[in-house]
Amino acid sequence: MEPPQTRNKIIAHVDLDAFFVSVEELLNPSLRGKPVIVGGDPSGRGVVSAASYAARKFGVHSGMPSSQARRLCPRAIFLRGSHGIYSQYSHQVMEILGRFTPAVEQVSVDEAYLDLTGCQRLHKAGAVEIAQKIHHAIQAETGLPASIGVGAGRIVAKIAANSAKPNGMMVINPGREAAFLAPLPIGRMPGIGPVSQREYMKLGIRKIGDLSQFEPELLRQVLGNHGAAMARRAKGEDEGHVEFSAGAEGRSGLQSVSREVTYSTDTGDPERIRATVSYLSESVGRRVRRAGLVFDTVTLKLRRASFSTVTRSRALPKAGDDTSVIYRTACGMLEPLLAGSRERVRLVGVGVRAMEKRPEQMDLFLMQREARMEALHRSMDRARDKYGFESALMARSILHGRG
DNA sequence: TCTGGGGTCCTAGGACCC
DNA sequence: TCTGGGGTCCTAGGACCC
Repeated sequence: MEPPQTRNKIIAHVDLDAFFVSVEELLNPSLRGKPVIVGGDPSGRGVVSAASYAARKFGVHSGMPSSQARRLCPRAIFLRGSHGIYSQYSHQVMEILGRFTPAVEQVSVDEAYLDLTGCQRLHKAGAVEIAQKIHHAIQAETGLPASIGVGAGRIVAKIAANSAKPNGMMVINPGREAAFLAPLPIGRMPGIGPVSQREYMKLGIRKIGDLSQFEPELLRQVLGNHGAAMARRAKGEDEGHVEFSAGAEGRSGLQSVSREVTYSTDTGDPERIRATVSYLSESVGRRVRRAGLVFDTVTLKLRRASFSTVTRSRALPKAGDDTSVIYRTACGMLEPLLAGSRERVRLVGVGVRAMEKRPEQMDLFLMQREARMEALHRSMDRARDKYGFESALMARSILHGRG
């Protein structure tokens, strides 16, 4: 019943501590030890992307509105962030991880899973020593603090890494998974957020150990498949599968591409909203073409002043990668929404879905008919590669930037 | 005093088809 | 002339993650 290879997997989870802030401290050492917050403008509508541990002492955490963070910690140093530089450091760390095992699965800029099973022989060291070497290499070569968790599965490794923060390491020996997890509050389980946490609380489930007492099938009846999966995780039964990452561009298992913007103040101007849709359509189209993909569904998203959010999506008769299709489809969905409500608009988003590799030769008829538009968009893409995205915009997008 | 932006996955109802 | 029923696609919304 039990898959034989699951038993003695060794999975490591590597997580960079307060990543954006740590990079800023490398660039400017005088920031060390101070309350530093990387994120949006505290006098605008931004949120916190990363907070130093000194700032966290004031209750600041990522995702919090920057304005609130400033009230909690008025002396905090707010930085907008240098995302290009973060990417460089991220690549450097991933390159280091790749020297220890080819089985590296990058899950975000600052996190990766490693499958260390069978690496002991290669490195003539135990899993613990290998993890220590990784920790040391990251510190020595980049100066960045990282935390590492090691265990028989992904979940255990991830929670162990979180428990080891900051700049620590925790190893959960085989067979000790359930005992390690049991005393932790259920909110520590990846996949259980604030909403489902309340559902579990109603059932008297407060700790991961409480969750592990439930038969997965019983929990399925009450909380669906998600509940059953969480119950299995709580018992420490967890697939130790690590997916190999492709190159730096990531594997193209990309499911969707989207862009959205929040206005600095809500707008009721339909012309401005249409211009934003045009701008976002161009940006999405460009990224799709750059990735060599096609889409078959377009989605429009509006968030109103009251923060209520609506989405509309439309399947296309044929997959493609044309910006004007995104724009026309999105506008077709926009108009009824604008007509149906007088409430001002806070956010506009445009996205596409169901990505596949662009076929070698697209349908001939389609190509002839749309060749001109495509050629136009591709030459605009080239201009943008040279001079930046804003350098080439359709006239209808220009208004987006105004006011 | 409010609540970013980029994603993933899941659910659920209705249409449509066999 | 009653209420089958399963599979798949489409659409809307929501939870969650970093």
